[in-house]
Amino acid sequence: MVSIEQPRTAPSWRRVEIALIAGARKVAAAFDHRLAQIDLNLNQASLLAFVNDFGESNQTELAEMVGIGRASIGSMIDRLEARGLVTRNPHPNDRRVWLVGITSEGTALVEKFYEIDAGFQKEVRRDISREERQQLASLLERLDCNVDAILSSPNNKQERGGPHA
Amino acid sequence: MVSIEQPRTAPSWRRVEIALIAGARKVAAAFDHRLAQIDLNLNQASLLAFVNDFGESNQTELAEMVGIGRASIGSMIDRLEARGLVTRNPHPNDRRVWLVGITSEGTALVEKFYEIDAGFQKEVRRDISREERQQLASLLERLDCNVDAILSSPNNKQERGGPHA
DNA sequence: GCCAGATTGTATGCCAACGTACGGGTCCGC
DNA sequence: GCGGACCCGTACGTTGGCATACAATCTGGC
Repeated sequence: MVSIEQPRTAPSWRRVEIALIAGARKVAAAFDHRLAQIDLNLNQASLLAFVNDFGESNQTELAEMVGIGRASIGSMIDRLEARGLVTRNPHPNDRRVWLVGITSEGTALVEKFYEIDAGFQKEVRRDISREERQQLASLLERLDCNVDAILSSPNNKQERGGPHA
Repeated sequence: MVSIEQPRTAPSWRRVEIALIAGARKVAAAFDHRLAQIDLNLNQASLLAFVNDFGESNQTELAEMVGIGRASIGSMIDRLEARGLVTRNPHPNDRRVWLVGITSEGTALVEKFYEIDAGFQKEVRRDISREERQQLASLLERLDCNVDAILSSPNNKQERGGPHA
């Protein structure tokens, strides 16, 4: 999909934005591929690592962190809980809230995750310098900003201005 | 090598790879947001544009091109066909194959797609120079190569070198 | 106190992808 | 020709996301 190696697929609309989307999907797929050995996907691993590093959090926080909706995070936590990796503890002052904490098994898995992650990082960064990564990060930041403007604008074709930059 | 920038305190999910994935997902979402006005998503628009530019293609080709499976492309084409945007024509020499072609309505929609796309491009590229986009493309190319190596390697943790060079 | 409004997590239904299995069809070695 | 290997598109069940609607709960104005 990221076409450069595939001359056949180079239509006019295949711009860098599309390559970015396809490339990122592939990075995610590769990550998931490696994570499969600990029966986790990237979102699950991110959640686990977050809870491991920052302690108990409520589900809404976790949903924002992982970047999926509250409903989805709920069923995701269901699965992790069923596997004994996290626990749901009641919030002392707010009976609506579950504080999601990690178990010792969860922590053990996070350790493995870090190992896998380190190897993944090494491989994926081959031939990519630190400087380039920093440039990429900077670019992504601006991209994110522009995209936010688009997402919060009406999808009517003539709308240009949006809220602001 | 140097893990200076990544002490254990910087959790994996804050790395640039993760930002890339999240950023790209958002770009795709924004694209879809804009495309909603013509009731298309990015994959559908890609397919339509491809058929428009390159003429009739069989479904397997289209699946590879869009980057989804053959089963998925089938139901996708079902929907586009039901909307009268594409047609399935029998292959003259191979009765297994459908040649997916575009209708005049489909072509009209592709025109709108190009319009929307141009506007999208303009907005998303704000504050991002052409040079940066080229660097990004180059980086993505190498990333894609590295990722391919990962995807084609076994996911067993001990595998470091990959199959071979 | 107490009711209106906001917020948390859950239930439900929808959607679009996946992987697998399969039937129909083609092609190649014999 | 013919039989088996292979290829194309489809059917099926699963997954994991979404959006919506909802009950329970908290909060703040009065």
